[in-house]
Amino acid sequence: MQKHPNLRMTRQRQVILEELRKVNTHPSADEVYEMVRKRLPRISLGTVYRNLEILSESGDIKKLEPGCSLKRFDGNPSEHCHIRCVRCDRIADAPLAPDIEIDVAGLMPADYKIIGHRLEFFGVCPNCSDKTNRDANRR
Amino acid sequence: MQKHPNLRMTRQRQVILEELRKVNTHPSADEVYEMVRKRLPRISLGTVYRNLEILSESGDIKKLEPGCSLKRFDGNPSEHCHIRCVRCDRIADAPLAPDIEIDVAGLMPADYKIIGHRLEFFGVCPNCSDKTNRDANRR
DNA sequence: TTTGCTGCAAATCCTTTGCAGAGGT
DNA sequence: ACCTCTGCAAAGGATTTGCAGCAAA
Repeated sequence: MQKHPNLRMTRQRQVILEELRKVNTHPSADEVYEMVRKRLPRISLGTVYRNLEILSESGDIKKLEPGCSLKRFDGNPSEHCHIRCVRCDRIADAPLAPDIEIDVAGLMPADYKIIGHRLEFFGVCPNCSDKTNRDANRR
Repeated sequence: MQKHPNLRMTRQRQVILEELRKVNTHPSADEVYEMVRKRLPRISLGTVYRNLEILSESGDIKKLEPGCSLKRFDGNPSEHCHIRCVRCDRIADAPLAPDIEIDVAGLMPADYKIIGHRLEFFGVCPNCSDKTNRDANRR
């Protein structure tokens, strides 16, 4: 019942996966494109998008769909939470995978099938905090 | 320190707010546009976008930024969770505002200022479930 | 050899923006 | 009268898609 029954491990797909596993920065499609381009200068952005989609459907990576802005991708497909910086929209791993095993089934709207939930934290990253401080001192 | 110090309650802004408060469907900007157009046929989509932005900044409505897809708007600005249908992307209210007063401060990455968190549920809405059942029976 | 994949470029979708005139306050 | 807001239309950014040739299996 897979969408892509006969996947091929092309050089492009391989490199995208490798580069994504190297970092913990949760890059956007465009950032992945820039990373991969250093090794495969002729790769196209369209190919990057297609492969990120395929790799996330196969479970090798995870597509993050943070509140707002653009999608980001995580080379670590295991279950964990994220923190999004409200200033720069970058994403960091949250060092906990809280088991909010909330017993919500009965509380949800009738006949709504609950599949899961997602807990996202937001805040200000160290980098953006610094910027604020610098700006404040300047006045 | 408001972004919009001298707001005016124009007819367009008024109607957008009224229509949004009538429903609990969390419409997208385009859906709001269709709703409002019945009363103000000459309103433009740009005006709808601008007012949704302004109204959410003033706290009269809430901008939802669900994982994936387009933004949606909630006429009820009080704190509550949502359920998103993974098939049609529509959003319903979750009848609980879980107080996950998780004591996470110490667990988060050092020097990351945590502002808050967001809990989103996802599942399949009644409407899409029905569709699946109908399709299954057809075979 | 088969057929999934690629690069390219155009298209699409959602949202934002510049502008000159209209309309709240 | 002031100055924010509007309608219009064009621009913008992110992502998807059609196509003809390429390359995994």
